[in-house]
Amino acid sequence: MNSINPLIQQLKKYGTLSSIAEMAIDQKTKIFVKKKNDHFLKQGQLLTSYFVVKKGVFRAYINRNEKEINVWFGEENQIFGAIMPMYANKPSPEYIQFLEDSEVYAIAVDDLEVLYELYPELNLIGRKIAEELCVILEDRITSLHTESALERYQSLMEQQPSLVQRINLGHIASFLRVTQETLSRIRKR
Amino acid sequence: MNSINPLIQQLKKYGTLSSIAEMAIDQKTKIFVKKKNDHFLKQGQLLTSYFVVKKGVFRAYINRNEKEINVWFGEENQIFGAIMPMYANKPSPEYIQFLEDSEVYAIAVDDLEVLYELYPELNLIGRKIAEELCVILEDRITSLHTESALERYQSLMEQQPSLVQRINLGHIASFLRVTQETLSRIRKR
DNA sequence: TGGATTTTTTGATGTAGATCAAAATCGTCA
DNA sequence: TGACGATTTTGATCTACATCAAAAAATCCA
Repeated sequence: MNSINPLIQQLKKYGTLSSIAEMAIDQKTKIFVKKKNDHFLKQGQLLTSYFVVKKGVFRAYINRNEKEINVWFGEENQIFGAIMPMYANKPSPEYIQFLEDSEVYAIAVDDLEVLYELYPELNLIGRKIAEELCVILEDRITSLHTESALERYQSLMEQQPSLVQRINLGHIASFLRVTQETLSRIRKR
Repeated sequence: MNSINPLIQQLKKYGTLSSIAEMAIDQKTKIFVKKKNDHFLKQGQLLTSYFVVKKGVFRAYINRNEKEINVWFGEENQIFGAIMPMYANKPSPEYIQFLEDSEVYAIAVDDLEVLYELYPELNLIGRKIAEELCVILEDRITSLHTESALERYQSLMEQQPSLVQRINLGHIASFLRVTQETLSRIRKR
């Protein structure tokens, strides 16, 4: 089977899927078309667990004392997991907003639960995705922990240069934990 | 089967294990007895992937411009994964040092790989452990991202009060990303 | 038990980056 | 095209926390 479902394509990077599983996942995949500035995950709305952006960019942010803090950004051809919503004791305080017109392929939490039970092979893929995410998060922690504002900006430029092109300074600044003003000054050396 | 292997006891919190799998894991479990200040994971030494401390506390730290930065702490009855070493492209720059005399139950990376293949049921457990870790790491990022030094200290006291008793101020300070001096001043209100 | 090492506290000063305010630039669309 | 709103830049000041230095307290162990 040769699906054009980009979510399945991403999943298959982590392990093999039987064609029955692939079909089942494909059936549960929902497509969303979003305009610039639209939200995806708002409290009370559909909670997705895995999703892939076929076209577009987004930011994930939280609210903290009246302010929005960008937690991460996402682009095409990456798989994202909204893992937090899966833990009942910790309702997701994370919002997702698209920064360009976007097209998203997603599976809902409840559907994923069922898929894990029906096709246990999926657990290997899920494990690898989560492990990979852990590595990214640990990096992020190290960066916030040990680097200066300038160094954090440089790290981002190295690791995800395309984001710096597509996303405005204010959002990047919030992600890096600096103010717009400071980032602006950093930028011109 | 009613194993007294604390590593297996922790694994079973996340899902069921057949008794064959349980026996196989038990056979691969290695026990280490460590003195205060001993290291566990030093570059070049045995890389473990999952481990449980039966008795003791430890810190995981990295080296960054001549300084040691504490990345996390661990106590009894928690399962830990050294996930980073599993990714070839990112050799673990993380060291583990025991801060009290400790007893550790661990499985080596290579053995775990084999176990995952032989007993695919383990993948579900591995997935849940990694997902749980993601939640913890995200929390950590949020804390570093949004909280002041005082707030970070308060969060730690809430979430892991026992650590604050067992671990000296210098190590706690490094974990919280403040200097000893600042933490000392914070402590007395 | 007492001296040495380690850990914590206290004090004086320095600085990266925040905050506040306003000007300059860019982008959009009537 | 021109004008309004959004984004970025510039400038002046403020502050949380770092750094450096040294004293005080706690811990270790011969």
